[in-house]
Amino acid sequence: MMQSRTHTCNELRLSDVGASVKLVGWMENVREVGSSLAFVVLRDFYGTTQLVLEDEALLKTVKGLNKESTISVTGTVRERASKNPKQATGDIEVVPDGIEVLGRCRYNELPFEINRSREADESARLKYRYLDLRNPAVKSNILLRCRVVSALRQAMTDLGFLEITTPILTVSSPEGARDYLVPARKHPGRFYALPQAPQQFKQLLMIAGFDRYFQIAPCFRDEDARGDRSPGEFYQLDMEMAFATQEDVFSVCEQVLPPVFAGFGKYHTASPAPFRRISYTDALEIYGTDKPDLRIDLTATDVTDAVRGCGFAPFEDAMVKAVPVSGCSLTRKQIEKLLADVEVQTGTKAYWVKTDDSGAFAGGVAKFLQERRDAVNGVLDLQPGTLVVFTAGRPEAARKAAGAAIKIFGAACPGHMDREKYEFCWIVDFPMYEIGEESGQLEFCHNPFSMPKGGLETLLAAERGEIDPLTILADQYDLVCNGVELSSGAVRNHDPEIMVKAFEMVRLGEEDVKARFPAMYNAFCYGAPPHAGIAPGVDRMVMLLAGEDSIREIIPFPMNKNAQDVMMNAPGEVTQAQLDELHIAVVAPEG
RNA sequence: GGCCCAGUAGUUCAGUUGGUUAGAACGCCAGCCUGUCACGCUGGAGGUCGACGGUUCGAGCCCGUUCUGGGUCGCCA
Repeated sequence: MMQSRTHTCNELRLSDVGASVKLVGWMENVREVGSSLAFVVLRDFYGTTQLVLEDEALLKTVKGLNKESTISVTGTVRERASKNPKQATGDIEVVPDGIEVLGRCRYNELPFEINRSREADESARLKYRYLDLRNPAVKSNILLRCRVVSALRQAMTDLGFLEITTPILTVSSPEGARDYLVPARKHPGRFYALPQAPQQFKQLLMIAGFDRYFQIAPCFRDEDARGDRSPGEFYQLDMEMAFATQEDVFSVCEQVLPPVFAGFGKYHTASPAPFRRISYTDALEIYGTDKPDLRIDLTATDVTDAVRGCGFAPFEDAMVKAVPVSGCSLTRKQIEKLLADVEVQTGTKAYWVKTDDSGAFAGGVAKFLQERRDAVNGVLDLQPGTLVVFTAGRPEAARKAAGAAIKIFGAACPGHMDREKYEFCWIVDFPMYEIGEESGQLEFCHNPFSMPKGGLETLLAAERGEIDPLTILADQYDLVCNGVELSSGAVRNHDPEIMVKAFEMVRLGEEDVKARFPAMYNAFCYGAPPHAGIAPGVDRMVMLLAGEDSIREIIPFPMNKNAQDVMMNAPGEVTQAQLDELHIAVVAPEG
């Protein structure tokens, strides 16, 4: 019978010299030095320990094994003749008296070298993810994820939140992203759907009287992937609070997140509570985006009036935004390159001038703006040696390009970005409605569950034509960190009358609300508490903490961009019998 | 679905204007090496240059189509 190991591969120290031990792990490397001496690196989850082989028979055993085989070793701890300060166990080595092969690695060549797997082709890494994860550098992100999730759970529990699981098989929601559907065997032609978020369930929990709910909730959305968005499934720290306001939700996040970010993040500094609050409108005007990176100190200013009639064609009949970059030492060539990046990212051209020692404009579009110097300076108060980046076009385009310029020049110009920290902010006061691009008519801007600011009165005023519906704000907020949107949240609309009215604004009515959200609507009619919540993305938080650019680096078993699991071969084919049972007829795709 | 980039040895890559037998590093195999730790030294094996078609006397290289992967936009209440 196999005895348990006595130590892990990261445990033995000088004080253990002389001890009889048993270690288990993977044979990471074998270094033969001469015909009768070899060093073996034994690796387990915890670390590595060196074995030294001087015995003819054991040497033969090891030489007959491929690397990455698992072995069990009994032996004696010995002080090393030549120590390795780079290794935690580098002062000692184990002299084995017995080696048992536990799991032979059948291949002498692996798809990639374990310790360099991060350099390997991603498809190979995903197909052999269990080998990729043996790499401590890959494994460490998963470990980080475990610790972060554990800390979040603890913090939420400490604040009196109950973790309650909600159904994975539920009903398709008519709003939002594309659903994953699951055919219902007992109900031909009907489908379950995987939840895009536990939104309705958590609101129903509030109505049921669970005061504070949270869940590390799996969410499923059938939308295309991005670098920071895994296809198919992801996790949210979903939370909801009854009899609560926006301030209560902010307070919880401001208590829970900074310690986790400072404690587990690559950067050890997180902005303390309270986080800065920026209105949606201000964010777009000042930062050119609704997810500003506050580590960058650059801002955009409207100079439309100051440059009007300057004779530069792209500035005519356009909104013009200016982003001053003080103390800028970039060369003309570097500036042009970064401006090209702005255009690539946004499709909008950007322009520049620089102020020389006398404060005069030089370079770029200076000749058009020289006469507008006083007007521009009146708005911007430019110091000598300042680069000014201009973007122009329709308001959305000019703002968006200015936002791109802020990020690009902020990252490129030393002194304008302090990378080594986590800067949180709240984006507040989102509009409730917008004019849909396709429909050309009033639509919900984000989600229909948010409470409009001012409640029923505001909606009635809009209905009477006293206010523009586009000016109605929602009690809705985003949490942003370092330019990454971590979450949306809202004070929910818990009043069936207001909900019906809100839907009437977009040409829907009571019947539509009842049809789309029957459980919610019914529940609201039985005495609902005002409630509010938020759901920060766990994957994105871990990504920020790990300093990774790809979300796949912090997911144990990620799918590829095309929503395939190349290791498990999902999505896979099923048998005709399975399809028959589910009442599904597969029609061959056209062509 | 649009656009951009990539695809050459097990892995990561180089490959000049289209021109002899497609190279390097790591890994692998064999031999040597008694204190290595990214061990070292010597030698060796290993290639449908993603696929198909075209241009050409001749294609890894040029052209077309296509497949695969990554990025990005659309999309993500």
